[in-house]
Parts: sequence; structure tokens; C-alpha cells
Amino acid sequence: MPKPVIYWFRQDLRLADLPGLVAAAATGPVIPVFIWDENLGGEWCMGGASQWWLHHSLEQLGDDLEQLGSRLILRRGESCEQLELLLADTGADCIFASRQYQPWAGPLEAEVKAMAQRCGADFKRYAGTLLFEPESVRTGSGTPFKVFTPFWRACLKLDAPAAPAPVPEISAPDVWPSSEALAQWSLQPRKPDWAAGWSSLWQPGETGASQSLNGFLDGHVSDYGTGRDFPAQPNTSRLSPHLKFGELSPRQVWWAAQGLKQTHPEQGSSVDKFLSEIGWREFCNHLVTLFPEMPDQAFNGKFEYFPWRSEPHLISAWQQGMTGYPIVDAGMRELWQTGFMHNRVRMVVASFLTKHLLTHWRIGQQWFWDCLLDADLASNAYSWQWVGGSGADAAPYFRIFNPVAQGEKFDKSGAYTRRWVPELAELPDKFLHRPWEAPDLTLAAAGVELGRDYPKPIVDHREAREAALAAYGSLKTIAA
DNA sequence: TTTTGAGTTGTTCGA
DNA sequence: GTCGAACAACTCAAA
Repeated sequence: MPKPVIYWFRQDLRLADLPGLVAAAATGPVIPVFIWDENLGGEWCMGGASQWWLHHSLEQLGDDLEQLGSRLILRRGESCEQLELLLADTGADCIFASRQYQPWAGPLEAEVKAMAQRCGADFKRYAGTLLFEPESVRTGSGTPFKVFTPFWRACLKLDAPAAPAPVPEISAPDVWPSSEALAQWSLQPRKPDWAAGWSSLWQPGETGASQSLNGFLDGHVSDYGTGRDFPAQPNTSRLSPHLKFGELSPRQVWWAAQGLKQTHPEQGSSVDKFLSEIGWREFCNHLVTLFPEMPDQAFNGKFEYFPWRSEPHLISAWQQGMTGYPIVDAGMRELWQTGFMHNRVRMVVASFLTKHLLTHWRIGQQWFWDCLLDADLASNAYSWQWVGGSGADAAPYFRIFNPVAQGEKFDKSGAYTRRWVPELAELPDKFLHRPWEAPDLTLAAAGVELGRDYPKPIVDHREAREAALAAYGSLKTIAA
């Protein structure tokens, strides 16, 4: 009997289309392992909402492995130390894993490789988390791209990603190493249980992921191009948490989408628009491998001098969805209550924090990191810097979202806002996004007293806009 | 090497 | 109500 090998699961919690697992299964009996390395990433260790998802995803993965006659071994501690212990416990002679792209992942992989070799074993790393490896996408002059559109055009000219690999047959080792109990890791909130009810909103795990993908492609993708901008409409894929944990590979998404284009050519442009969002995931992750400081430092050095403010009561109002701007508050409450926020609304709330409140984008980045089920280091950092104006190819500084106009344009009928800000539900459409302009009688008829049932705006839009333009304008005199 | 066209998602104002 | 211009300047990527 050949020696067993270890498959080290990371943010790739699936069995299908996992090249490293295929290779491991072809080598010998496989010991699947997940290590809860809770401090990995330091400041960017896993946020609360994501831990809830992780718990359920691991539960599913364990069940799925048992269906195959295998198991998921759980260990807690520093990744490299635990792997070394596992090599000793099991006599395994190789560790297989998927490559990850956070700034700390490469050094950790190098450390594991060195440790394995010291132990007379080996470490093998496989692609599969992205469509294209960062090293493979280059401009005509051989440099990495810093602008999305030419980046994605170049990706589309490369060889198409390989077809997804099926679930391999996995043989079990003679002896299993010990495993910890998932329940003892306390990944789920206790008191208060802010995730109560999330199980009816989300289905973590590979099965839920492929159901979401298929459901989306069978239906709502057809109107993705325009429908995706309206938060009350069901035209977004909601695949991001599944992709973040690797329950679904981008190759599976790619191939399923290409298949749909074959059978429904008329949906081609919507499908391409959807795939370009997968392209943004690629782009952000490629950029963070090039610029590992992206999560922590302004891309544009000028922003070291930006006059950010820090007013705790404003930050807290934003976090709690009590700014007095209904579309902003709806988004922030959706985030807190479901671990997710619609894309359009993410932009509105991010613009509001950085521009109306002149609050550092890092405050928003950290809040999203803790609250979002799909929190991805690269996408989160890139997007906050993009909105805040300090990013690579960022939004122009005068692009300041008007929360009233955004509400009236993208949630005209108010279905989204009324759902998350129910105290305004009885207001007529005309005043829903600007309750401070409603006549007293209208407010009374809707059962709303501003300042009691719902806040007055914490800042005046026009004044805040002027202040933001002045603050951003102050950077013009500073050489980059 | 130099030149040229372009770059996710907006708002306001005045004609 | 609708439409175009202004709101800047800079960097990127390709020709």
C-alpha cells in the first residue's frame, strides 16, 4: 500500500474541479484536512460573518467526504505546525493544496514547503482558485495590467480555462489521525446570535453553490445587464460567498456560462457582463499579488495627506443604518441582518462614508470585512480604494453619489428600502427617499416622527458634497 | 521614444 | 422634462 498523502483544504471547500485533490487521489490514500488557523492574516483574520459560513461549509464538506468513504480531519492551530504534526502522525509523504493569493499565503506556502522537505516529504501547490494565474496575464511590454478593461480583454485572448475536473475517487488510509470537533471551534455566534435565520437565507457548501449557479443561469441572468442595478430585483447571482470559500470554482462558472451562450445566444451580452464580474474578481486578486500593501495603504501616495475626519457618532450611525438617508440605511441594515449587500447599494453606502462623512475608507473596509459573508481581501480593498479615490484607476473625485437620486433611480418603487427600513414603509414613494421634505401631515399619516421613529439626515447632502469637493480638491496641489 | 485614445457604476447646471 | 457640458488631471496600454 502506498503511503498516504494529505490534502490541505483552505478556501477551496469543494470536491469537484479541484486539481490538487485529483493529483492527491492519484498518488495514494488521501487524508483530507482543514486547519482552523484563526490568527492567519493578522488584522485580516477571518471576520465574524465569514466564520459563520465557514462552520456550515465545513460541515457540508465533511458530510460530502463521508459519502465518498472518506473523512475531514479538523485541527486548530498554526497551519505549518499542524501540518508537521500530521505528517508525523500519519506517515504521509506529501501535502497537496490549492494556491491562495492573500499577501500572507505565498510566504506560508514557502514555509510549508520547507517544513515538508525537512520532514522528508513534499508540498505541491495547484491552481484552481482563479481562472488565470497572475503571472500569465501581461501587457504587450510584459508588465502587469493596472486597468481593468485591457486586462480583461487580454484574459479573453488567452487559452480558455480548462474544463472542470470531476470529483476523483478517493481511497482512505489504513488509519485515520485524530480530529477535533467542529462545534468546539465556536465559529457560530452565541449571545447575541446575530446569525439567527441565516440558514434560511443561505446554503453554504458545494451543493448550495451549484444550485445557486444553475438557478441563476436558468433564470435571472437573462436580464443581468440592467437588472443587476436594481436592489429589489433578483438579477444578481449571489454567488460571491460560495466563490470566496471555493465551494464553486470560477472555471465551473465559466464553463456553465459558455454553455448557456451556446444554447441561448440571445443572452450572450448579459452572460458576458456577468463573466466580466468574475473578471473583476480575477483583476483584484492579481493586483493584490503585485501590490501586497493594497489592503493597508493608499495606492495613490497623495492620499497620505487627505484630511479624513473621524467622528465616532457619524461612523456609528453609518454602521447601524441610522444616517437618515433611507437607501444608505437600507443597505447597512441588509448587511447587518443578512451578511450581504446588493452591489449597487454597496457603492452608495461606500460613497456616503468616504465622501459625505469624509471618513477613511479603511473604516468601511474593516466593517465590511467583519460583516460580509463574501469578504474577500483583494476585492474589498480594491473596491474601497476605488470609491475612496485612492485606488488604481479610481473613480474621479467629483463622482459623489447623491443618496436621494440613487434611491429614486434604482429603488423607485421603494420595495428594497421599505423592506429594510420598515419604519418608513407607509411613506408615499414621493417622499420615501427624502422623508425630511415630507409635509407634517404626510409624516403623521405614515406614523413617522423624524428624530423619534427615524433619524433626521446626519449631514446635509449639499453641504457634505461641497466639503468633499474641497477636501479632494486640496490634494490637487500635492505632487504624487 | 513619442503620441494618442481611453479609463465600471455620477451629479449638477443651464440651455 | 431632456440634453450636453463641465466637473481635472493623470496614468495606462498600445500604436
